Amino acid sequence: MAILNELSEFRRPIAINLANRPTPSNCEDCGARHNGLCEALTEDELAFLARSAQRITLAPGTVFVEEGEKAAYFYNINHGNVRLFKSLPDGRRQITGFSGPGHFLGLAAGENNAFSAEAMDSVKLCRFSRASLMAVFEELPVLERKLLGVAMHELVLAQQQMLLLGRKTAIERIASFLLSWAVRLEMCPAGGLPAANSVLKLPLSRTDLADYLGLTIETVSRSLSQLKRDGMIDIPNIHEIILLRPRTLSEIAEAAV
Amino acid sequence: MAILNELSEFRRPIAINLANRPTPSNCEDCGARHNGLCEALTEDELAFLARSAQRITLAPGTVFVEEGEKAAYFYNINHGNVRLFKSLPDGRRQITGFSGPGHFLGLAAGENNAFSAEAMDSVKLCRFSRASLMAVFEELPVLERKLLGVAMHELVLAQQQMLLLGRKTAIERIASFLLSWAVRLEMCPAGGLPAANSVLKLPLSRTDLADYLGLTIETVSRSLSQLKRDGMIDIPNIHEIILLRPRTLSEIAEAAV
DNA sequence: GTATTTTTTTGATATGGATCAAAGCCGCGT
DNA sequence: ACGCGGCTTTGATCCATATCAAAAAAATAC
Repeated sequence: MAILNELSEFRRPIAINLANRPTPSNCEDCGARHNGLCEALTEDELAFLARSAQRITLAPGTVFVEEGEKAAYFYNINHGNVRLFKSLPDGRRQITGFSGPGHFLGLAAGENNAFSAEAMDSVKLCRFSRASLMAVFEELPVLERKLLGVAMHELVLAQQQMLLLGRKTAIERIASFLLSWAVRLEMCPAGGLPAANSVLKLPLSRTDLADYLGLTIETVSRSLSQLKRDGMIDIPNIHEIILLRPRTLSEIAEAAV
Repeated sequence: MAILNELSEFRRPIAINLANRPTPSNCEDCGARHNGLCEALTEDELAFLARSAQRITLAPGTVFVEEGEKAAYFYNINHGNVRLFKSLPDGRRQITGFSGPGHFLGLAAGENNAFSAEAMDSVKLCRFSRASLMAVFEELPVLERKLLGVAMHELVLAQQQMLLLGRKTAIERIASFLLSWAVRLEMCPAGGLPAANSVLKLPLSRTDLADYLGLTIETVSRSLSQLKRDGMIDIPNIHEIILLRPRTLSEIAEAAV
Protein backbone atom coordinates (compact mmCIF):
# COMPACT_ATOMS: atom_id res chain seq x y z
CA MET A 1 0.00 0.00 0.00
CA ALA A 2 2.56 2.47 -1.16
CA ILE A 3 -0.18 5.00 -1.62
CA LEU A 4 -0.22 5.59 2.12
CA ASN A 5 3.04 7.47 1.77
CA GLU A 6 1.27 10.18 -0.16
CA LEU A 7 -1.18 10.87 2.62
CA SER A 8 -1.07 13.83 4.89
CA GLU A 9 -0.52 11.95 8.09
CA PHE A 10 -0.14 13.06 11.68
CA ARG A 11 2.09 10.61 13.46
CA ARG A 12 1.45 12.12 16.85
CA PRO A 13 -1.14 9.91 18.54
CA ILE A 14 -4.37 11.77 19.15
CA ALA A 15 -7.73 10.82 20.55
CA ILE A 16 -9.44 8.48 18.15
CA ASN A 17 -13.06 8.81 17.32
CA LEU A 18 -15.07 5.75 18.16
CA ALA A 19 -18.44 7.43 17.78
CA ASN A 20 -17.42 11.03 18.16
CA ARG A 21 -16.61 10.33 21.75
CA PRO A 22 -15.75 11.44 24.43
CA THR A 23 -18.64 13.88 24.38
CA PRO A 24 -21.35 12.66 22.02
CA SER A 25 -21.36 15.92 20.12
CA ASN A 26 -21.71 16.95 16.53
CA CYS A 27 -18.97 16.31 14.03
CA GLU A 28 -16.42 19.10 13.93
CA ASP A 29 -16.20 18.75 10.17
CA CYS A 30 -19.78 18.76 9.01
CA GLY A 31 -21.85 19.53 12.07
CA ALA A 32 -23.87 16.33 11.77
CA ARG A 33 -24.19 13.83 14.56
CA HIS A 34 -22.40 10.56 13.76
CA ASN A 35 -23.56 7.74 15.96
CA GLY A 36 -20.86 5.16 16.26
CA LEU A 37 -20.17 1.71 17.44
CA CYS A 38 -18.27 1.98 20.69
CA GLU A 39 -20.34 4.32 22.77
CA ALA A 40 -19.99 2.10 25.83
CA LEU A 41 -16.28 2.77 26.19
CA THR A 42 -15.08 4.88 29.11
CA GLU A 43 -12.68 7.81 28.98
CA ASP A 44 -9.86 5.63 30.21
CA GLU A 45 -10.52 3.01 27.59
CA LEU A 46 -10.57 5.62 24.88
CA ALA A 47 -7.31 7.09 26.16
CA PHE A 48 -5.79 3.61 26.03
CA LEU A 49 -6.92 3.14 22.47
CA ALA A 50 -5.64 6.53 21.46
CA ARG A 51 -2.06 5.56 22.28
CA SER A 52 -1.88 3.27 19.26
CA ALA A 53 -3.83 5.35 16.78
CA GLN A 54 -2.75 7.63 13.96
CA ARG A 55 -5.02 10.20 12.44
CA ILE A 56 -5.02 10.37 8.66
CA THR A 57 -6.73 12.49 6.03
CA LEU A 58 -7.43 10.99 2.60
CA ALA A 59 -8.17 12.77 -0.66
CA PRO A 60 -11.26 11.67 -2.63
CA GLY A 61 -10.53 8.62 -4.74
CA THR A 62 -7.66 7.38 -2.59
CA VAL A 63 -7.60 3.59 -2.43
CA PHE A 64 -6.22 3.00 1.07
CA VAL A 65 -7.00 -0.71 1.40
CA GLU A 66 -6.12 -2.94 -1.53
CA GLU A 67 -7.58 -6.40 -2.04
CA GLY A 68 -4.92 -9.09 -1.73
CA GLU A 69 -2.40 -6.84 0.03
CA LYS A 70 -1.24 -7.73 3.50
CA ALA A 71 -3.86 -6.66 6.03
CA ALA A 72 -1.75 -4.44 8.25
CA TYR A 73 -4.28 -1.99 9.68
CA PHE A 74 -7.66 -1.43 11.19
CA TYR A 75 -9.47 1.86 10.60
CA ASN A 76 -12.09 3.87 12.37
CA ILE A 77 -13.71 6.48 10.19
CA ASN A 78 -14.25 9.93 11.65
CA HIS A 79 -15.58 11.81 8.69
CA GLY A 80 -16.47 11.13 5.07
CA ASN A 81 -17.57 8.03 3.19
CA VAL A 82 -15.76 5.00 1.91
CA ARG A 83 -16.72 2.36 -0.63
CA LEU A 84 -15.63 -1.25 -0.12
CA PHE A 85 -15.37 -3.37 -3.23
CA LYS A 86 -13.99 -6.41 -4.96
CA SER A 87 -12.92 -6.47 -8.59
CA LEU A 88 -12.41 -9.03 -11.33
CA PRO A 89 -9.31 -8.86 -13.53
CA ASP A 90 -11.36 -7.63 -16.50
CA GLY A 91 -12.56 -4.60 -14.55
CA ARG A 92 -15.98 -5.74 -13.36
CA ARG A 93 -16.50 -4.32 -9.89
CA GLN A 94 -18.82 -5.26 -7.05
CA ILE A 95 -19.23 -2.77 -4.25
CA THR A 96 -19.85 -4.84 -1.13
CA GLY A 97 -20.74 -1.98 1.15
CA PHE A 98 -20.17 1.57 2.29
CA SER A 99 -18.54 2.85 5.45
CA GLY A 100 -19.16 6.17 7.11
CA PRO A 101 -18.40 8.12 10.29
CA GLY A 102 -18.13 5.91 13.34
CA HIS A 103 -17.65 2.74 11.33
CA PHE A 104 -14.90 0.21 11.79
CA LEU A 105 -13.06 -1.11 8.79
CA GLY A 106 -10.55 -3.87 8.30
CA LEU A 107 -12.62 -6.68 9.79
CA ALA A 108 -11.12 -9.19 7.43
CA ALA A 109 -10.10 -12.68 8.39
CA GLY A 110 -6.75 -14.00 7.31
CA GLU A 111 -3.47 -12.43 6.35
CA ASN A 112 -4.62 -10.41 3.38
CA ASN A 113 -7.37 -7.94 2.70
CA ALA A 114 -10.46 -9.52 1.20
CA PHE A 115 -11.57 -6.26 -0.40
CA SER A 116 -10.41 -2.80 -1.43
CA ALA A 117 -11.48 0.46 0.19
CA GLU A 118 -11.58 3.84 -1.51
CA ALA A 119 -12.40 7.30 -0.17
CA MET A 120 -15.56 8.65 -1.85
CA ASP A 121 -14.93 12.16 -0.60
CA SER A 122 -12.45 13.75 1.77
CA VAL A 123 -12.06 11.17 4.52
CA LYS A 124 -10.62 11.52 8.01
CA LEU A 125 -9.91 8.34 9.89
CA CYS A 126 -7.88 6.77 12.66
CA ARG A 127 -5.53 3.95 11.83
CA PHE A 128 -4.28 1.16 14.12
CA SER A 129 -1.78 -1.46 13.27
CA ARG A 130 -3.25 -4.94 13.56
CA ALA A 131 -0.64 -5.74 16.19
CA SER A 132 -1.55 -2.77 18.33
CA LEU A 133 -5.22 -3.63 18.12
CA MET A 134 -4.40 -7.13 19.35
CA ALA A 135 -2.59 -5.55 22.30
CA VAL A 136 -5.60 -3.37 22.95
CA PHE A 137 -7.78 -6.46 23.03
CA GLU A 138 -5.74 -7.81 25.93
CA GLU A 139 -6.51 -4.71 27.97
CA LEU A 140 -9.99 -4.13 26.65
CA PRO A 141 -11.87 -7.39 26.14
CA VAL A 142 -15.08 -5.38 25.86
CA LEU A 143 -13.80 -4.05 22.55
CA GLU A 144 -13.69 -7.57 21.21
CA ARG A 145 -17.35 -8.02 22.08
CA LYS A 146 -18.13 -4.72 20.40
CA LEU A 147 -16.35 -5.82 17.28
CA LEU A 148 -18.21 -9.12 17.34
CA GLY A 149 -21.41 -7.11 17.35
CA VAL A 150 -20.18 -5.03 14.43
CA ALA A 151 -19.21 -8.11 12.47
CA MET A 152 -22.56 -9.77 13.10
CA HIS A 153 -24.37 -6.67 11.92
CA GLU A 154 -22.23 -6.63 8.79
CA LEU A 155 -23.18 -10.25 8.21
CA VAL A 156 -26.88 -9.43 8.39
CA LEU A 157 -26.40 -6.67 5.82
CA ALA A 158 -24.37 -9.01 3.63
CA GLN A 159 -27.13 -11.61 3.70
CA GLN A 160 -29.72 -9.02 2.73
CA GLN A 161 -27.47 -7.97 -0.11
CA MET A 162 -27.10 -11.56 -1.31
CA LEU A 163 -30.88 -11.89 -1.47
CA LEU A 164 -31.00 -8.64 -3.41
CA LEU A 165 -28.26 -9.60 -5.86
CA GLY A 166 -29.39 -13.16 -6.36
CA ARG A 167 -33.15 -12.85 -6.53
CA LYS A 168 -34.49 -9.30 -6.90
CA THR A 169 -35.43 -7.44 -10.09
CA ALA A 170 -33.90 -4.09 -11.00
CA ILE A 171 -36.85 -2.08 -9.65
CA GLU A 172 -36.87 -4.12 -6.44
CA ARG A 173 -33.16 -3.55 -5.99
CA ILE A 174 -33.53 0.20 -6.37
CA ALA A 175 -36.48 0.35 -3.98
CA SER A 176 -34.61 -1.83 -1.45
CA PHE A 177 -31.56 0.35 -1.74
CA LEU A 178 -33.44 3.61 -1.21
CA LEU A 179 -35.03 2.29 1.96
CA SER A 180 -31.82 0.75 3.29
CA TRP A 181 -30.05 4.04 2.70
CA ALA A 182 -32.75 5.81 4.67
CA VAL A 183 -32.10 3.37 7.53
CA ARG A 184 -28.41 4.11 7.25
CA LEU A 185 -29.10 7.82 7.53
CA GLU A 186 -31.25 7.14 10.60
CA MET A 187 -34.39 8.40 8.93
CA CYS A 188 -36.36 5.34 10.04
CA PRO A 189 -37.73 5.47 13.59
CA ALA A 190 -37.46 2.09 15.33
CA GLY A 191 -36.58 0.25 12.17
CA GLY A 192 -39.81 1.30 10.48
CA LEU A 193 -40.26 3.30 7.30
CA PRO A 194 -39.05 6.85 6.66
CA ALA A 195 -41.72 9.55 6.68
CA ALA A 196 -43.47 10.32 3.38
CA ASN A 197 -41.67 13.03 1.39
CA SER A 198 -38.39 12.42 3.23
CA VAL A 199 -35.43 13.83 1.37
CA LEU A 200 -32.72 11.23 0.86
CA LYS A 201 -29.19 12.49 0.25
CA LEU A 202 -27.24 10.15 -1.99
CA PRO A 203 -23.51 10.92 -2.05
CA LEU A 204 -23.11 8.25 -4.72
CA SER A 205 -22.64 8.32 -8.46
CA ARG A 206 -24.91 6.19 -10.62
CA THR A 207 -21.86 4.05 -11.30
CA ASP A 208 -21.46 3.33 -7.59
CA LEU A 209 -25.13 2.51 -7.36
CA ALA A 210 -24.90 0.15 -10.32
CA ASP A 211 -21.81 -1.58 -8.96
CA TYR A 212 -23.47 -1.96 -5.56
CA LEU A 213 -26.73 -3.36 -6.95
CA GLY A 214 -25.26 -5.60 -9.64
CA LEU A 215 -26.78 -3.57 -12.50
CA THR A 216 -25.58 -1.21 -15.23
CA ILE A 217 -25.82 2.56 -14.88
CA GLU A 218 -28.42 2.62 -17.66
CA THR A 219 -30.67 0.20 -15.80
CA VAL A 220 -30.24 2.17 -12.58
CA SER A 221 -31.19 5.36 -14.36
CA ARG A 222 -34.17 3.77 -16.09
CA SER A 223 -35.44 2.21 -12.87
CA LEU A 224 -35.22 5.51 -11.03
CA SER A 225 -37.05 7.22 -13.91
CA GLN A 226 -39.76 4.58 -13.77
CA LEU A 227 -40.23 4.99 -10.01
CA LYS A 228 -40.50 8.72 -10.65
CA ARG A 229 -43.07 8.23 -13.43
CA ASP A 230 -45.05 5.98 -11.07
CA GLY A 231 -45.11 8.69 -8.41
CA MET A 232 -43.04 6.74 -5.90
CA ILE A 233 -40.17 9.20 -5.76
CA ASP A 234 -39.08 12.59 -7.00
CA ILE A 235 -35.56 13.43 -8.14
CA PRO A 236 -34.89 17.16 -7.67
CA ASN A 237 -31.23 16.59 -8.49
CA ILE A 238 -28.75 13.79 -9.02
CA HIS A 239 -27.81 13.49 -5.37
CA GLU A 240 -31.23 13.86 -3.78
CA ILE A 241 -34.28 11.64 -3.94
CA ILE A 242 -37.60 12.42 -2.29
CA LEU A 243 -39.40 9.34 -1.02
CA LEU A 244 -43.00 10.24 -1.88
CA ARG A 245 -44.55 6.89 -0.96
CA PRO A 246 -42.23 4.89 1.31
CA ARG A 247 -44.91 2.32 2.11
CA THR A 248 -45.38 1.36 -1.54
CA LEU A 249 -41.63 1.45 -2.08
CA SER A 250 -41.31 -1.01 0.78
CA GLU A 251 -43.86 -3.31 -0.82
CA ILE A 252 -41.89 -3.21 -4.05
CA ALA A 253 -38.61 -3.80 -2.21
CA GLU A 254 -39.88 -6.82 -0.30
CA ALA A 255 -41.88 -8.16 -3.23
CA ALA A 256 -45.02 -8.24 -1.08
CA VAL A 257 -47.57 -10.41 -2.83
CA MET B 1 -40.03 -22.21 16.48
CA ALA B 2 -42.69 -24.68 17.47
CA ILE B 3 -41.02 -27.27 15.34
CA LEU B 4 -38.40 -27.78 18.00
CA ASN B 5 -40.95 -29.67 20.05
CA GLU B 6 -40.94 -32.42 17.48
CA LEU B 7 -37.24 -33.01 17.81
CA SER B 8 -35.67 -35.89 19.57
CA GLU B 9 -33.87 -33.96 22.24
CA PHE B 10 -31.66 -34.99 25.13
CA ARG B 11 -32.04 -32.47 27.91
CA ARG B 12 -29.20 -33.94 29.93
CA PRO B 13 -26.20 -31.71 29.22
CA ILE B 14 -23.48 -33.60 27.42
CA ALA B 15 -20.11 -32.65 26.05
CA ILE B 16 -20.57 -30.37 23.10
CA ASN B 17 -18.57 -30.74 19.99
CA LEU B 18 -16.56 -27.65 19.11
CA ALA B 19 -14.39 -29.33 16.55
CA ASN B 20 -14.81 -32.92 17.58
CA ARG B 21 -12.89 -32.17 20.72
CA PRO B 22 -11.60 -33.24 23.18
CA THR B 23 -9.56 -35.68 21.13
CA PRO B 24 -9.38 -34.52 17.54
CA SER B 25 -10.61 -37.82 16.24
CA ASN B 26 -12.83 -38.95 13.42
CA CYS B 27 -16.56 -38.36 13.53
CA GLU B 28 -18.42 -41.16 15.27
CA ASP B 29 -21.21 -40.85 12.72
CA CYS B 30 -19.45 -40.86 9.41
CA GLY B 31 -15.82 -41.58 10.19
CA ALA B 32 -14.62 -38.41 8.52
CA ARG B 33 -12.45 -35.87 10.26
CA HIS B 34 -14.35 -32.63 10.88
CA ASN B 35 -12.03 -29.75 11.64
CA GLY B 36 -13.76 -27.17 13.73
CA LEU B 37 -13.46 -23.70 15.04
CA CYS B 38 -12.54 -23.89 18.69
CA GLU B 39 -9.57 -26.18 18.77
CA ALA B 40 -7.74 -23.92 21.18
CA LEU B 41 -10.14 -24.57 24.04
CA THR B 42 -8.92 -26.61 27.00
CA GLU B 43 -10.68 -29.54 28.62
CA ASP B 44 -11.91 -27.33 31.43
CA GLU B 45 -13.28 -24.78 29.03
CA LEU B 46 -15.10 -27.43 27.10
CA ALA B 47 -16.57 -28.85 30.29
CA PHE B 48 -17.77 -25.40 31.20
CA LEU B 49 -19.44 -24.98 27.83
CA ALA B 50 -21.04 -28.40 28.05
CA ARG B 51 -23.05 -27.39 31.10
CA SER B 52 -25.29 -25.15 29.02
CA ALA B 53 -25.60 -27.28 25.90
CA GLN B 54 -28.32 -29.61 24.68
CA ARG B 55 -27.73 -32.22 22.04
CA ILE B 56 -30.37 -32.45 19.34
CA THR B 57 -30.97 -34.61 16.27
CA LEU B 58 -32.87 -33.19 13.32
CA ALA B 59 -34.60 -35.02 10.48
CA PRO B 60 -33.77 -33.97 6.90
CA GLY B 61 -35.82 -30.95 5.86
CA THR B 62 -36.36 -29.66 9.38
CA VAL B 63 -36.33 -25.86 9.49
CA PHE B 64 -34.89 -25.21 12.94
CA VAL B 65 -34.14 -21.50 12.58
CA GLU B 66 -36.81 -19.31 11.06
CA GLU B 67 -36.16 -15.85 9.63
CA GLY B 68 -37.86 -13.15 11.68
CA GLU B 69 -38.44 -15.35 14.72
CA LYS B 70 -36.84 -14.39 18.00
CA ALA B 71 -33.20 -15.45 18.00
CA ALA B 72 -33.12 -17.63 21.10
CA TYR B 73 -30.30 -20.06 20.40
CA PHE B 74 -26.82 -20.63 19.11
CA TYR B 75 -25.91 -23.92 17.49
CA ASN B 76 -22.77 -25.93 16.97
CA ILE B 77 -23.11 -28.57 14.30
CA ASN B 78 -21.67 -32.01 15.01
CA HIS B 79 -22.78 -33.94 11.98
CA GLY B 80 -24.69 -33.34 8.78
CA ASN B 81 -25.24 -30.27 6.62
CA VAL B 82 -27.46 -27.24 6.91
CA ARG B 83 -28.56 -24.64 4.39
CA LEU B 84 -29.01 -21.03 5.45
CA PHE B 85 -31.38 -18.96 3.39
CA LYS B 86 -33.60 -15.92 3.07
CA SER B 87 -36.91 -15.91 1.22
CA LEU B 88 -39.20 -13.38 -0.42
CA PRO B 89 -42.96 -13.55 0.16
CA ASP B 90 -43.55 -14.84 -3.37
CA GLY B 91 -41.31 -17.84 -2.77
CA ARG B 92 -38.05 -16.72 -4.32
CA ARG B 93 -35.24 -18.09 -2.19
CA GLN B 94 -31.60 -17.14 -1.78
CA ILE B 95 -29.33 -19.58 -0.02
CA THR B 96 -26.73 -17.46 1.76
CA GLY B 97 -24.48 -20.30 2.83
CA PHE B 98 -24.06 -23.83 4.07
CA SER B 99 -23.02 -25.04 7.49
CA GLY B 100 -21.39 -28.36 8.28
CA PRO B 101 -19.70 -30.24 11.11
CA GLY B 102 -17.77 -27.97 13.47
CA HIS B 103 -19.53 -24.81 12.29
CA PHE B 104 -21.19 -22.27 14.51
CA LEU B 105 -24.63 -21.01 13.64
CA GLY B 106 -26.79 -18.23 15.01
CA LEU B 107 -24.29 -15.42 14.60
CA ALA B 108 -27.03 -12.92 13.92
CA ALA B 109 -27.10 -9.41 15.26
CA GLY B 110 -30.28 -8.10 16.81
CA GLU B 111 -33.29 -9.68 18.43
CA ASN B 112 -34.53 -11.75 15.52
CA ASN B 113 -33.02 -14.25 13.15
CA ALA B 114 -31.86 -12.71 9.91
CA PHE B 115 -32.17 -16.00 8.04
CA SER B 116 -33.68 -19.48 8.16
CA ALA B 117 -31.76 -22.71 8.61
CA GLU B 118 -32.83 -26.12 7.37
CA ALA B 119 -31.30 -29.56 7.81
CA MET B 120 -30.19 -30.95 4.43
CA ASP B 121 -29.74 -34.44 5.79
CA SER B 122 -29.86 -35.98 9.24
CA VAL B 123 -28.22 -33.37 11.46
CA LYS B 124 -26.81 -33.64 14.97
CA LEU B 125 -26.04 -30.43 16.77
CA CYS B 126 -25.57 -28.82 20.16
CA ARG B 127 -27.84 -26.00 21.17
CA PHE B 128 -27.16 -23.15 23.62
CA SER B 129 -29.58 -20.53 24.73
CA ARG B 130 -28.35 -17.05 23.83
CA ALA B 131 -28.39 -16.17 27.53
CA SER B 132 -26.22 -19.12 28.50
CA LEU B 133 -23.75 -18.28 25.78
CA MET B 134 -23.49 -14.76 27.18
CA ALA B 135 -22.74 -16.27 30.58
CA VAL B 136 -20.11 -18.47 28.99
CA PHE B 137 -18.51 -15.38 27.47
CA GLU B 138 -17.95 -13.96 30.95
CA GLU B 139 -15.95 -17.02 31.93
CA LEU B 140 -14.37 -17.67 28.56
CA PRO B 141 -13.42 -14.41 26.84
CA VAL B 142 -11.31 -16.45 24.43
CA LEU B 143 -14.51 -17.82 22.97
CA GLU B 144 -15.55 -14.34 22.00
CA ARG B 145 -12.33 -13.92 20.09
CA LYS B 146 -12.93 -17.25 18.39
CA LEU B 147 -16.38 -16.17 17.37
CA LEU B 148 -15.03 -12.89 16.07
CA GLY B 149 -12.71 -14.93 13.88
CA VAL B 150 -15.63 -17.03 12.70
CA ALA B 151 -17.71 -13.97 11.91
CA MET B 152 -14.88 -12.34 10.00
CA HIS B 153 -14.38 -15.46 7.95
CA GLU B 154 -18.11 -15.56 7.19
CA LEU B 155 -17.84 -11.94 6.05
CA VAL B 156 -15.07 -12.79 3.63
CA LEU B 157 -17.20 -15.57 2.16
CA ALA B 158 -20.20 -13.24 1.96
CA GLN B 159 -18.17 -10.66 0.06
CA GLN B 160 -16.98 -13.30 -2.40
CA GLN B 161 -20.57 -14.37 -2.87
CA MET B 162 -21.70 -10.79 -3.52
CA LEU B 163 -19.10 -10.49 -6.26
CA LEU B 164 -20.33 -13.77 -7.70
CA LEU B 165 -24.01 -12.83 -7.56
CA GLY B 166 -23.57 -9.28 -8.75
CA ARG B 167 -21.00 -9.60 -11.50
CA LYS B 168 -20.26 -13.14 -12.64
CA THR B 169 -21.81 -15.05 -15.55
CA ALA B 170 -23.51 -18.41 -15.10
CA ILE B 171 -20.45 -20.41 -16.15
CA GLU B 172 -18.20 -18.33 -13.90
CA ARG B 173 -20.57 -18.89 -10.98
CA ILE B 174 -20.55 -22.64 -11.46
CA ALA B 175 -16.76 -22.76 -11.79
CA SER B 176 -16.36 -20.56 -8.71
CA PHE B 177 -18.73 -22.72 -6.76
CA LEU B 178 -16.99 -25.98 -7.65
CA LEU B 179 -13.64 -24.61 -6.50
CA SER B 180 -15.04 -23.06 -3.33
CA TRP B 181 -16.69 -26.35 -2.48
CA ALA B 182 -13.37 -28.08 -2.93
CA VAL B 183 -11.86 -25.61 -0.46
CA ARG B 184 -14.71 -26.33 1.93
CA LEU B 185 -13.98 -30.05 1.70
CA GLU B 186 -10.31 -29.31 2.39
CA MET B 187 -9.21 -30.62 -0.97
CA CYS B 188 -7.04 -27.57 -1.60
CA PRO B 189 -3.57 -27.66 0.00
CA ALA B 190 -2.57 -24.25 1.38
CA GLY B 191 -5.41 -22.44 -0.28
CA GLY B 192 -4.29 -23.50 -3.72
CA LEU B 193 -6.15 -25.56 -6.30
CA PRO B 194 -7.43 -29.11 -5.89
CA ALA B 195 -5.50 -31.84 -7.71
CA ALA B 196 -6.52 -32.65 -11.27
CA ASN B 197 -9.18 -35.38 -11.42
CA SER B 198 -10.26 -34.74 -7.82
CA VAL B 199 -13.68 -36.16 -7.08
CA LEU B 200 -16.00 -33.56 -5.59
CA LYS B 201 -18.95 -34.83 -3.55
CA LEU B 202 -21.93 -32.51 -3.83
CA PRO B 203 -24.63 -33.27 -1.27
CA LEU B 204 -26.81 -30.63 -2.94
CA SER B 205 -29.74 -30.76 -5.30
CA ARG B 206 -29.64 -28.66 -8.47
CA THR B 207 -32.32 -26.53 -6.84
CA ASP B 208 -30.03 -25.75 -3.90
CA LEU B 209 -27.24 -24.95 -6.30
CA ALA B 210 -29.48 -22.62 -8.28
CA ASP B 211 -30.76 -20.84 -5.18
CA TYR B 212 -27.20 -20.44 -3.92
CA LEU B 213 -25.84 -19.09 -7.19
CA GLY B 214 -28.77 -16.86 -8.12
CA LEU B 215 -29.65 -18.93 -11.20
CA THR B 216 -32.40 -21.34 -12.29
CA ILE B 217 -31.97 -25.11 -12.21
CA GLU B 218 -32.05 -25.19 -15.99
CA THR B 219 -29.15 -22.75 -16.24
CA VAL B 220 -27.20 -24.67 -13.62
CA SER B 221 -27.73 -27.89 -15.53
CA ARG B 222 -26.82 -26.31 -18.87
CA SER B 223 -23.67 -24.73 -17.44
CA LEU B 224 -22.52 -28.02 -15.95
CA SER B 225 -23.19 -29.73 -19.27
CA GLN B 226 -21.18 -27.10 -21.07
CA LEU B 227 -18.20 -27.47 -18.69
CA LYS B 228 -18.44 -31.21 -19.31
CA ARG B 229 -18.55 -30.76 -23.12
CA ASP B 230 -15.50 -28.49 -22.81
CA GLY B 231 -13.58 -31.17 -20.91
CA MET B 232 -13.32 -29.19 -17.68
CA ILE B 233 -15.26 -31.65 -15.55
CA ASP B 234 -16.88 -35.04 -15.64
CA ILE B 235 -20.20 -35.90 -14.02
CA PRO B 236 -20.31 -39.61 -13.16
CA ASN B 237 -23.52 -39.05 -11.21
CA ILE B 238 -25.70 -36.25 -9.90
CA HIS B 239 -23.83 -35.89 -6.63
CA GLU B 240 -20.28 -36.25 -7.86
CA ILE B 241 -18.22 -34.06 -10.11
CA ILE B 242 -14.68 -34.80 -11.23
CA LEU B 243 -12.51 -31.72 -11.61
CA LEU B 244 -10.53 -32.63 -14.71
CA ARG B 245 -8.83 -29.26 -15.17
CA PRO B 246 -8.90 -27.24 -11.95
CA ARG B 247 -6.43 -24.67 -13.27
CA THR B 248 -8.65 -23.78 -16.23
CA LEU B 249 -11.71 -23.86 -14.00
CA SER B 250 -9.99 -21.36 -11.76
CA GLU B 251 -9.27 -19.10 -14.71
CA ILE B 252 -12.93 -19.21 -15.65
CA ALA B 253 -14.01 -18.58 -12.07
CA GLU B 254 -11.80 -15.55 -11.61
CA ALA B 255 -12.41 -14.28 -15.14
CA ALA B 256 -8.67 -14.16 -15.75
CA VAL B 257 -8.06 -12.06 -18.85
C1' DG C 1 -20.07 33.63 -18.69
C1' DT C 2 -18.63 30.30 -22.08
C1' DA C 3 -16.22 26.16 -23.58
C1' DT C 4 -15.05 21.54 -22.47
C1' DT C 5 -15.49 17.34 -20.17
C1' DT C 6 -17.94 14.11 -17.50
C1' DT C 7 -22.08 12.17 -15.92
C1' DT C 8 -26.76 11.07 -16.59
C1' DT C 9 -30.76 10.11 -19.22
C1' DT C 10 -33.10 8.25 -23.06
C1' DG C 11 -33.50 5.44 -27.24
C1' DA C 12 -32.56 1.26 -30.26
C1' DT C 13 -31.01 -3.25 -30.44
C1' DA C 14 -28.87 -7.56 -28.79
C1' DT C 15 -28.40 -11.35 -25.66
C1' DG C 16 -27.78 -14.30 -21.46
C1' DG C 17 -30.46 -16.46 -18.76
C1' DA C 18 -35.51 -17.19 -17.57
C1' DT C 19 -39.55 -19.45 -18.75
C1' DC C 20 -42.30 -22.94 -20.84
C1' DA C 21 -42.39 -27.67 -22.41
C1' DA C 22 -41.10 -32.32 -22.98
C1' DA C 23 -38.14 -36.12 -22.72
C1' DG C 24 -34.62 -38.91 -20.01
C1' DC C 25 -33.04 -40.79 -15.71
C1' DC C 26 -33.07 -42.53 -11.17
C1' DG C 27 -34.62 -44.16 -6.86
C1' DC C 28 -38.19 -46.42 -4.53
C1' DG C 29 -42.02 -49.31 -3.43
C1' DT C 30 -44.56 -53.24 -4.75
C1' DA D 1 -38.92 -56.67 -13.01
C1' DC D 2 -42.25 -53.04 -13.37
C1' DG D 3 -44.48 -48.69 -12.68
C1' DC D 4 -44.67 -44.43 -10.52
C1' DG D 5 -43.07 -39.75 -9.01
C1' DG D 6 -39.58 -36.68 -8.54
C1' DC D 7 -35.26 -34.94 -10.25
C1' DT D 8 -32.43 -33.60 -14.08
C1' DT D 9 -31.39 -32.64 -18.74
C1' DT D 10 -32.36 -30.80 -23.15
C1' DG D 11 -35.01 -28.01 -26.46
C1' DA D 12 -37.75 -23.83 -28.02
C1' DT D 13 -39.06 -19.36 -27.08
C1' DC D 14 -39.31 -15.06 -24.51
C1' DC D 15 -38.00 -11.15 -21.88
C1' DA D 16 -35.41 -8.30 -18.50
C1' DT D 17 -31.42 -6.33 -18.61
C1' DA D 18 -27.03 -5.48 -21.12
C1' DT D 19 -24.96 -3.21 -24.79
C1' DC D 20 -24.43 0.29 -28.15
C1' DA D 21 -25.43 5.03 -29.41
C1' DA D 22 -26.68 9.72 -28.91
C1' DA D 23 -28.87 13.60 -26.66
C1' DA D 24 -29.34 16.24 -22.34
C1' DA D 25 -27.71 17.86 -18.07
C1' DA D 26 -24.31 18.77 -14.72
C1' DA D 27 -19.71 19.60 -13.29
C1' DT D 28 -15.32 21.63 -14.28
C1' DA D 29 -12.17 24.51 -16.58
C1' DC D 30 -11.00 28.61 -18.88
